[in-house]
Amino acid sequence: MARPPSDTPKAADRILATAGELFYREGARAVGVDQIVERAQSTKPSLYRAFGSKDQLIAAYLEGQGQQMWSNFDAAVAAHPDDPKAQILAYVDALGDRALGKGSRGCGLTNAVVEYPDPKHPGHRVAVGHKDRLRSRLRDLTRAMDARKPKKLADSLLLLIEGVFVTSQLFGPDGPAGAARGAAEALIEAHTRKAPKAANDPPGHDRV
Amino acid sequence: MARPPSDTPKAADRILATAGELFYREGARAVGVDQIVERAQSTKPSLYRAFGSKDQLIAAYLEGQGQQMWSNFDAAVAAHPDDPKAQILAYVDALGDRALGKGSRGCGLTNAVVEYPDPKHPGHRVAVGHKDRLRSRLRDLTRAMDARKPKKLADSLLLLIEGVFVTSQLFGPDGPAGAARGAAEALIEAHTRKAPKAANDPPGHDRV
DNA sequence: TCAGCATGTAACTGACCGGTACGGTAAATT
DNA sequence: AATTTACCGTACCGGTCAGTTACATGCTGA
Repeated sequence: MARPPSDTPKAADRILATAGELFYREGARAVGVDQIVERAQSTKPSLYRAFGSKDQLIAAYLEGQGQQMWSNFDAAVAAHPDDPKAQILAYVDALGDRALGKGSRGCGLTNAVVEYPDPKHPGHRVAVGHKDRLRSRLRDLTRAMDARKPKKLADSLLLLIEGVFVTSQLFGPDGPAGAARGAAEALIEAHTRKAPKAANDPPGHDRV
Repeated sequence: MARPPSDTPKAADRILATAGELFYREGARAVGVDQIVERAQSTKPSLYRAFGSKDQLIAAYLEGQGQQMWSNFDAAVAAHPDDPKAQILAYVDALGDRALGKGSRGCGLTNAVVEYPDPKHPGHRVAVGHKDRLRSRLRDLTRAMDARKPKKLADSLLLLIEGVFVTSQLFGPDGPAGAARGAAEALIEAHTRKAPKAANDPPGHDRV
C-alpha cells in the first residue's frame, strides 16, 4: 500500500472543500449536489461514493466546522495559561472580530441546526454535539475562575457567544458583536466580585 | 360595500396561517407550496392569486412574526410604565420563558435570515427591518435609564436576546435561556452603577 | 335574472432535486 | 504480461420543486 504521491487533491477532498464554502455561504439547503460537483470539477458518483448522501456530506462539513471552532477555542486557551478569565475573554474577543469581518455568516453549526430542526438529521446531531461540548468547556473555565455560580455564568457567556454568531448575520459589520467583550467582562465581574449584589442565593450550590 | 359576515376564514387567511405554522416549525425552505395548500385545504392558484410567489408568502409570514414580536415587546413596556429597566427585564424574562417552552424554535425572523442570507430576498428584508427597529427601541430604553453607554448596553442586551432565541434550538428546554434574566440584570447594573469600573472612557460620548 | 368575485379542478411546464447503473482507466500487485 | 484494486466519469432515473393555464363552480349583491 504505497502512498499515491499525487499533488492534485482527490475528488472527495475537492468536493468537501467546495461543499463547505457553498454550505457556509448560502446555507446547506440552498445548495444542490449538482452545483457542488460542478464547482469542484467532479461528478455526482464521486460525491456519493465518498459520502453516501447529501446529509452525510453536510455532517462531514459540520464536523470540519466543529474542528475549526475547537482550534479557535484552544488557541484562546493556550494564549493565556492558567488564566481562565483571560482565556474566555480572548475567545469572545476573537469571535467578535471574526463575526464583524466581511463575508462572515456566523457559526456553521448554529446555522445548520436552524436549517435542519429535525434532531435525527445527521448534521443536526453533529452540530449539537459540538455545542454541548462547548457548553461543558465553558463551565470548566467558569469553575476554574471560582465563579459563584459557574453554570449560570457559563450559560450567560454562551448566550453572548451565540448572540454574536447570529447578529453578525442580522446586522452585518456594524452589528452588536463589538459589545461582546465588554459584556463578557461585566458578566464575569458580576459573578466573581467579592460582595454578591443579591443575598437570596442558597450558598455553595449552583443547581441551575 | 357591506361586510361579508362569513365565519369561515377566507382561503388566503387559511393559507397564511398554515404556512406560518409550517414555516416556523420546519423552516421556510423545507416546506413546499403543495404541502401548504393541502394542509390549508386550499389550492395552488389561490395561494398564487393572494401572495404572488412563495417568497412573498414568506415575507407576509415574517411580517406577522414581526407584529407578534412587537406585541410581546409592547406588553413588557406597558407592564412597567416609566421604568425602562423593569421593561427590558420583563421582556427578557418572558422571552426566556417562551424560548424554554416546548415546541419553541426561537425567532422566526432570525431563522429566516439564516435560511435566506441574500439581502435581496423579500423575507430577509422584512426580518432585518424588524430587527433594526428592535435595536433602536432597545437604545431608547437604555438611554431612558441613564446608562453610561446606552448604545453599548443595548447591543449587549441584544446579543443576549438573540442568544436566547438561537440557543433554544441548540439546547432545548434545558438550554441557557434561563440565565438570560440574571445576565441582563448584571449588564444593566454594570452600566448604571455609580462608580465605573474602568476609567478609560471618553466621558459624555458613546461612539460605539 | 344577471353580473361579478372568490374559489376550486385538473392538467401541465421546465427546471432541479437527490440518487444510481454501468463502463472506463490507470496504477499497484502477482 | 495478466489481473486485481482504486478511482473516476457518462448518462440516466423517478420524483418534487415553484409556478401557470384554462375552465368550472358557487356565492354575492344589484
